[in-house]
Amino acid sequence: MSKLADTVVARLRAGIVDGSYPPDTRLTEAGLCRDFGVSRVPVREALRHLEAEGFVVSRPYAGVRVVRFGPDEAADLFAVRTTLEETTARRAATRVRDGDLPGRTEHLRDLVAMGSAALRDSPDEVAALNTSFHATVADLSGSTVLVSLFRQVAAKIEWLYAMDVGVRGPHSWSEHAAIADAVAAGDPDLAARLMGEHVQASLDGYLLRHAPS
Amino acid sequence: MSKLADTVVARLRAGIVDGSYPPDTRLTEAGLCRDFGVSRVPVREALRHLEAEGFVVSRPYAGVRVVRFGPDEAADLFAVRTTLEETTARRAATRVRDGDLPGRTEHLRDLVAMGSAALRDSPDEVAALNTSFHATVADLSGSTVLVSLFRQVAAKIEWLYAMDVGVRGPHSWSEHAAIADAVAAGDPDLAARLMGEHVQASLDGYLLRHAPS
DNA sequence: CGGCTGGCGGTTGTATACATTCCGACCCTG
DNA sequence: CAGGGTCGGAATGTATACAACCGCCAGCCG
Repeated sequence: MSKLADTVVARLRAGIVDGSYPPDTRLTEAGLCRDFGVSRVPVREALRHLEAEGFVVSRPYAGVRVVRFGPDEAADLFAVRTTLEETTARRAATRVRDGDLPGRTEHLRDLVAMGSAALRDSPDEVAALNTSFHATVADLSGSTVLVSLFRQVAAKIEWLYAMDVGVRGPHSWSEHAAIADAVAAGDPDLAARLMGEHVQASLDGYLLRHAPS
Repeated sequence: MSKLADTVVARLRAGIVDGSYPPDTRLTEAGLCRDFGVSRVPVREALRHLEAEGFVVSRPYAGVRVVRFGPDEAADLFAVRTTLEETTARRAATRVRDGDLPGRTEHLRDLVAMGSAALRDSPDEVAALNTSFHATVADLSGSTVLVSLFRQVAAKIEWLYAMDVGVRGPHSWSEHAAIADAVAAGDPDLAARLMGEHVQASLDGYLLRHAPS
């Protein structure tokens, strides 16, 4: 929509995701105005946007707080992500099989290569590449609705990962490679199954780290 | 979030859905201020919210327009809705099977009864009851993420139906009854399959009406 | 000691002013 | 007459100021 409000959304979301604004933080409009050097109108619009995305909650006349994000919400999020991404992978592979996609699967393989390389060279870029990989699959599905729903889930997944420190098992990119192959080969069932297992593995890893019970 | 902006969101969305603001309508902030008797700030926040929901698009400095909504978008929407609702039905039935839900399936059967009755008595309430039925299944799934994603899709589905005049085949509520039975019986696979077929039938009906090709 | 009331901080709603950008009409030229 | 460029109005984006309202908390009174 507007220029400034969008940058405030991006910066504030980044601040929430990277921990500058931890969960339960009370966000005052005046404080954010100081933080970002803008006036209240863009801040208000940004807060409303982030509320729609589920990063903050706002009780009328009682301020805006960063939401808590515990294992329960994480499990819920991963469960939804599983069905969502199985669908993106299945539809992407279907479109490849039907020839609806001219050589657009190249990009996917490039991302896998870059991700594998980044595992050694620049570990801090791995998370972004991971996001790009999944976003690309969603894009290949050709469904704008799917893309927009996925974006919302992905933003929170990113948050989840940012709260952990040195996660992301290295095996992750071999799974990505297998998914890319299945999509490029136009095998919907295989792509969906691999994607489902991949997401499930991520969830298992997360729960393993955060389930002392 | 805020009181006033929320009412503006609700009223404006209702206006879009019921056709008071047809697709491609240019929405000027000043005009909406007059229409609703509020100042520009709540209007701006409402427009931003509706943009996030996908009801309007906004090019910077070029105004806000109600989005077009054709058969392509409808097919896309229904496809996503299918996977989403298969998941809600499956999870709801799973929770029933595992005993996580004390007698909350009563409500579902009540809705089916009310819907069947409304088919004869008050046809204009059928759409709302249909929405309630699907929202209740989503609620029974126990996933807040799923509920929030479903809400977004449901709002647009409602819009779709509002643009048609006398649709909704009467068989719809017998399908609802079957779904309610499957959920209440705790049969995840059956519930998911029935829900998928139900949504597919809706899509087929829609395409039949809007596909002259 | 407990309930109530007052003030205060903060949010929300509104109004106004100004900068920026876009759209469309008009005019000029070939 | 056709095409393109330019200018002006209009709408958006932003900032600031101010009034009204709510929730929290401390202090007071019973």
